[in-house]
Amino acid sequence: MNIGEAAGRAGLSARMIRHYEAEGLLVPARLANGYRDYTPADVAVLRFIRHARALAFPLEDVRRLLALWRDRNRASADVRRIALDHVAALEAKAEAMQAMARSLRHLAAHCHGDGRPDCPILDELEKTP
Amino acid sequence: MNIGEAAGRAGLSARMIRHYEAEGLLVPARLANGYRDYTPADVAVLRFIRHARALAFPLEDVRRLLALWRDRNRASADVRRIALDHVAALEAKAEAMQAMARSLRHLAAHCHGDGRPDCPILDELEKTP
DNA sequence: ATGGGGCTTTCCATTGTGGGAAGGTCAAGA
DNA sequence: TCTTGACCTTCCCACAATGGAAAGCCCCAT
Repeated sequence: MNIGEAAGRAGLSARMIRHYEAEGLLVPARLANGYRDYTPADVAVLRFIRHARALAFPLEDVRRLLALWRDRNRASADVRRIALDHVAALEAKAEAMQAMARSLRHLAAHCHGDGRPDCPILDELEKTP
Repeated sequence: MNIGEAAGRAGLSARMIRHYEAEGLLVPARLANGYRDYTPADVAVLRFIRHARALAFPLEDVRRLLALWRDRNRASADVRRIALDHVAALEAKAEAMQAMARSLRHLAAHCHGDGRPDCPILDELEKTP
């Protein structure tokens, strides 16, 4: 099947499928006319990529997960380590963002929020240190 | 003062100061030899930018906050709106990331994590829908 | 056989930061 | 005075992941 149909079945854009190919994740066969030719197994790989990206695995992680997926003798410990490292990264970023949100919410709570120019948020941003 | 000293005082890299200038946030005076020339007031602006970036305000927001900061007659409501919109964006992203982390942690909890190939994480990623 | 739509590739943009090259400038020391 | 080293300048490239657009080939239906 061509890239349009594969995209439809996998739930990805043709654009991104080409990008993943450029990144070496899935290189499909080519027809005589140069068109990419996807098998149902290829579509399964594309779906795997989509699911992994939906969990925000970076493409580098997706590459490693795909390798493990294709390896029937993989150790589940390897998969688990990749996943838990990613979880730790996600939680660290989320916590950092929530800390920023808390600070700002605190500042905003003390801001009149009316027509007066007085504003603790700007006061904080202009602090000397 | 030249860009190196301004960078040291503001806690930014000379590189980023040039970038902020290219983005139109702060355009310093120039000496006859072409060197940028920063005043103490410029350094205060740079610090403002650094504080705003530390709270992850996008440069576009920083631009608007700077405009309000410079405007002695600003309404604090304007500042507050920018801040609270940003807080909402931060919290939405943080929540999305934590939801992903929760899913993955749940899957990992059911993964043996030993030498066996069996792995619910990969099972989830290969699901058909 | 012609038109429209899908396919191909290649380049550019995003956001914020950093690396590096190639060249000008300045200050200090021999 | 000349050299040396540290600074400054601009311009290009990289990252990650996605989208957009151009220019040209291919195929099917009319």
